[in-house]
Parts: sequence; C-alpha cells; structure tokens
Amino acid sequence: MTARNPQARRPTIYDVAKLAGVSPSLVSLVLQNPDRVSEKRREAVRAAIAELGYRPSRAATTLASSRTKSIGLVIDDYRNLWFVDLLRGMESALTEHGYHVTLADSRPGENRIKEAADGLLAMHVDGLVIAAEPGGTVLTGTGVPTVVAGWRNGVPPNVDLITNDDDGGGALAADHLLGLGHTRIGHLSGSGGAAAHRRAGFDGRVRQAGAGLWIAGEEGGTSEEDGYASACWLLDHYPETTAIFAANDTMALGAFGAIKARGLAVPADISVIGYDNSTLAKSRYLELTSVDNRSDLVGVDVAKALLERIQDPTKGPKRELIKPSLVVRGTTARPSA
Amino acid sequence: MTARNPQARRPTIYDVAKLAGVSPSLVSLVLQNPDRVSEKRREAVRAAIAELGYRPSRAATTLASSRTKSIGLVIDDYRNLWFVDLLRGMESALTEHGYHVTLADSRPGENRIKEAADGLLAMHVDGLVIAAEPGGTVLTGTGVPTVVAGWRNGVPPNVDLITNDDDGGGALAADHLLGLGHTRIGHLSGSGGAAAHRRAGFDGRVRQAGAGLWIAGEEGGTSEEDGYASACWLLDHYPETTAIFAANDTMALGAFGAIKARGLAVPADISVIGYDNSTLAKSRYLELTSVDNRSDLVGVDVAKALLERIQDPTKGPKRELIKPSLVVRGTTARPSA
DNA sequence: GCGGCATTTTGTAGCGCTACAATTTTGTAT
DNA sequence: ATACAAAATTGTAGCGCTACAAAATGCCGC
Repeated sequence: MTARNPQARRPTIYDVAKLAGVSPSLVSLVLQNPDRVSEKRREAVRAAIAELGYRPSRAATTLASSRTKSIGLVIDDYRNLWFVDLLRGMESALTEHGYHVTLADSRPGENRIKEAADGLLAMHVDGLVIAAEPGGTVLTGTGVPTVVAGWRNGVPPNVDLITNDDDGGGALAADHLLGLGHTRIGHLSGSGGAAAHRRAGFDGRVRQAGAGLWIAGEEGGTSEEDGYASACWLLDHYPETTAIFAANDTMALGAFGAIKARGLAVPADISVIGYDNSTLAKSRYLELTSVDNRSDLVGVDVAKALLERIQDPTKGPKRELIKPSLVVRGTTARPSA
Repeated sequence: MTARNPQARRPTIYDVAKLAGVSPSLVSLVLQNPDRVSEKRREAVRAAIAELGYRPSRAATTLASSRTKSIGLVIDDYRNLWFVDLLRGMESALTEHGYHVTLADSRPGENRIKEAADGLLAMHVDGLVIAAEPGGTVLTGTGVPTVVAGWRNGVPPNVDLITNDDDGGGALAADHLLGLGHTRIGHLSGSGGAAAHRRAGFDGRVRQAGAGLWIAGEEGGTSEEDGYASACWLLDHYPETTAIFAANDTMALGAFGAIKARGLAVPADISVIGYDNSTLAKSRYLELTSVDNRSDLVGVDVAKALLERIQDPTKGPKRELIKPSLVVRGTTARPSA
C-alpha cells in the first residue's frame, strides 16, 4: 500500500477498475466471488486494490444489495459481562455463514433500548437480537427477524426467545447444597425476573427435601451492597444457617463481607454458592462455587434461530431454555456441625 | 405506528412524501433541519413517518452525504472494562455535536485490530479511536482523523495520542505508601508498556525516598495468577515487606491470595495498593486502595482532539497525558512494626 | 395591486456499489 | 476448421438518500 494524501477522496471501485484495466463489475465480482474470475484478472484487481488502499464502502454495498450480512445485538450495559459469552457464541455460529455482529448498548438507566435497536435497524442489519429487558414496543415492526436472548418478561408470544433456564440453575444449586448435607439454608434473592426464577427453582428443591429455607432481599436489588445487607439480615436472624445461595456472584461477594464481619469462615462455618460463573467466581482468591448459565450456548442457539428466520421468515416462533451447569470450587463444603 | 406486514419492503422517503403530499426533498429537510420547514408540512411529514413506521436508511444517508456523524472505537477486549469509562467520556463530549460512537473489538488473541479498524472505516466513520496496542500499519492511510487512546507503543509521531499518565500514577502510589511510613516495599509488575511506566514512576519515588524496594514479575503477565505468583516470591524472599503495590487490581487480588495463604492480614501486616480503580477495588468486601487512571477524562480529550481534527485535518499532532488520582480505601495503613 | 425580498418547496443529479441480462472470449467435440 | 456450450466480462439501471440550484410561494409597504 502506497502512502496517500489523507485529504484525497477515498478510492472507489472505478479507480480500481481503471488501474486494473477492467470493468467495475469485474472488481465487484472479485470482491464477492473471486472464483468466478480468471486468475489473471483477479490478481490484477487485487494488486490495484492494494496499490490504492481501496476499501469497499459498506454504505454503497448495503444500498445496492439490500443485505448487510450483519446482525445487530442490543445489550443492556457493557459492564454486565455475560454478553461477551453470548457474543462469542453468536459469532462462532455466524462467522461461517459470513455474518458479523454489531453491538449497541441501551445506555443503562436511560432506557434507550428502543433507540439502540432503531440505530441498528437504520444500519439495515439482517437480524436483531435483544439481550436486555425488551419494553414491548421494541419488538414490533422491526421488519427483520428478531430474537430475545436471556430475558423473558414482556416478550410477545410471536417472538423467538432463547433464555437461560434459571429455574433449572436454582435447582442445581439446591441439589448441590442438599447433597452436601445442608439443612438450614439461606437465599439472597433480588427483584428481577431472572432472580425470581432462580429463587423458584431453588425454593422448590429445598422444600421438597424438607430442609429449612430463609429468603432475604426478595424486593431488593442485585448489587454487592444488596447482597451484603441481605446476608447481614440472614445471619443475624437465623444464625443457624450453614449455607447461602446468592442470586449472582456479586451478591455472593457481599455475603463474604457479612460473613467476615461476623468472624465466620467460608466454607468452614458457611458454604456460599453464587450464580453466573463470572470472572469473580473464577478468581483464585475467592474460588467461588457458582452456577454457569452457559450464555455461550444461548448465543449459538440465538444465531441458529436467526439464520433459520432469515431463510424462512414465516417460521413459527421458537422458545428454548438453555440448561445451566454447576462449577464446584472452594466455597462449598459439608456443614461442620 | 400501524402494524405492517413484516414481509413488506421497508418504506422509503418517497413513500413518506407521497403520503404526506410533499416532495422527497421536503421530507429529507424535515429529517435534518425541521426549522426550515413550515409547521403545516412538518407535521404532515411527521404523521406520515409515524404512520408508515419509516426509518431513514443510514446506508443511503451516508452515501449521499458522505458524512456519518459517527466515530469508530476499536478496543482490545470487552472484558477490559476501562473502555466503558473511555466510551462514556467520549460520548459525553460528542453527543452535543451530534456524533455517536460505534464499537469494534479486536478479537483478543487473534490480533484482529486491523480488521476491526477496516470494518469501521468501511462504514465511513468520520473518525477513528484506537484503544488497543496499535500494530503500526493500523495507523497509516486510514483516511480519517485517528487518535490513539491509552497506549503509547508503536504510535508514529504524526498521530494524536491521549494517554493515562502511568508514571504519575506510580508516583502517586509511592507517595501514599511512603507517607504512611512504609520503608520496605514490594512491587508486582508486568511486562506491558503501561506496567513499565507504572513501575518507573513508582521506583523513582521510592528510591528517592531511600526506602527498600523489591520488584517481582517484571517479565511476567498481568493476570491474577501472575500477581499471586509474584506475591508469593516476594513474601518468601523478603518477609520484611510491609507494603505491596500491584500494577493492577487483578494482580492485587492475586496478592491477597498469597497473603492469606501465609496467614497474614491486610492491612494489619501488609498494605496493598492496586491500579485501575476497577469494580473489584470498589467492592465493599475488598475495599482496595487503588490508583484511578481517569479514563473518562481520556475519553473527553480524545473526543475533543477528534473534533478538532475533523474541522481542521491539517492540525499538528497532539500529545496528552491525563493525570490519575488516588482512591484510598481500606487496604493501606501505617506499618504495624 | 404590485415590485421586491425572504421564505418555503421542488427537480435534478449524483454518492459507490451490485444485480442481471447481454456480450465477448474460451474450450471442446466433431 | 466449425459449431456450440461454458466461462468470463461488461453495460445498464437502479438501491434511498442529500446537495444545490431553481422555482414557487408568502409577505411587506406603498
């Protein structure tokens, strides 16, 4: 690539064609289907492209072909890292079909999810994935195949929905603690939809086993601070508790704080299990046992659903629950008493 | 907005014009400069837009106007959360000028930073921000104003560079520990460019004060595991150490692990100070004293530099260092001995 | 009522690319 | 050598929008 004047107009397909001594159509063909072009011209065109530093204009391509081979992903907040697994899962299934993913966040706290989706639709994405609480109107009249990932509230029945099985995850956590022999168990919940399912799944199994269960923070948030407060309440009101299931890893960290403040040890005095299998859980200092909701698998299935819908937009809606798995680390053990 | 057949062709500006009884030009004008249109027509056009659920095609707009009012941001890895502060800083300065930011990650481990930048350039971004180690060629011939944020290696002298002052941050950490009275200090370093500056700044101050300094992991990585290993080495070889400065918060977490394993307490036996002021540091369980590199301010200045360059592409290159600040929490205290 | 000016509205000509039919070149069997 | 099919290449006509000049309309005072 030769150095060029940064002021210069960016080269077009015509510039390339002229330099390579072929027609613009041929250049276009080299770009999208090199096998249909004789080797001689193909190399001439490629040389010209390199020489000029030519980059096809996506805007023009989009306009002319009315496909972008791109999928829009609307997420809630970049700091909720589960979207990274979702994204990688999607990419792993989409790349081989030539699609790529464009991200937009909903400006947390501003409820800009509709704006985010509109922005992506304005870019002519061929499909849309909503990985945030969809506020109803977002899902109507998008004009492209749309899938909701990881949330289940406010999703109209005609939209594809691929979600983590939070009930199953709660049950998984319960089975683990019950299997270790715990009979007096606390749960740090939260008020969100996912939290409700985790709670329900957990609750069901624990009661079925006849063990004691105390639930804290059912109306509260899901931050570390919330986890701390709920754990304090729990430990002060039910000091006989030997195990705590937190609705997410961050809340589990809050529980650690409350436990430490009371001079107790994990897991010797209290077992703790979290949810999300986040970086936090993987930390060698914390070694938190946690439920992994397998968002990577959600991503793969989201991609599949989207590709199916792109091929056949009349397909009926798809509903799927991805089974979570349990990752046992160092914060759960048999009760000491 | 009326329900529409999802199969239907998306409405164009012509459809809106026909429904509103005006020319396409007028519709375009309403979209970009409503004040120049009489109220009567403006409302007619808006009603037609709502009626049809019309959404302007960004591709067509881009092609016709050759501006996108969008800035591309290439980041290294979505999991390096400092980019979120950078992004928010950029947005705060760009929104009022009508610009928005499009993200692309470099597929960590695959060195796809050039591909990421190319993708953004293909979308006709009006400016480009590289917030990842720029491998030389990325920065040549982009054809649009380009700024490097947060990295300083491999940046040609003619490119804008806005970076955290890691030397200053290291000095800040040193002053804090020295001020508390520590005289036997360890540092967990790493091999990256930022780590080297943090080390240099720290080292300079500590030696100047005549205190003892041991540096570990100068050739190693910057993960929690690396921090753990380096801290183990440090504590075993120099048990007289009373304070540790980790090159980032994650490594500080590793140090916690090593300290705990030796039955020591933070900050009673050992003070620990991290770098980045990440979520980890803010955790109420960890309460890690940390240097905040103020990436939000980097973002603001990146945006300013970009806007200046967009207005006047001939401007000389800009170099800036953003001063970090210290956030004192619970892991640093006077030495006990 | 009309000139003269400001305001509002419209027609035309692309932006850079691709789809597709039409054309040219090449290869193969007779 | 010739006919014919297959492969390679090209010309034309948009995709949906905006810039800009030109035209139409509204508004003012006298």
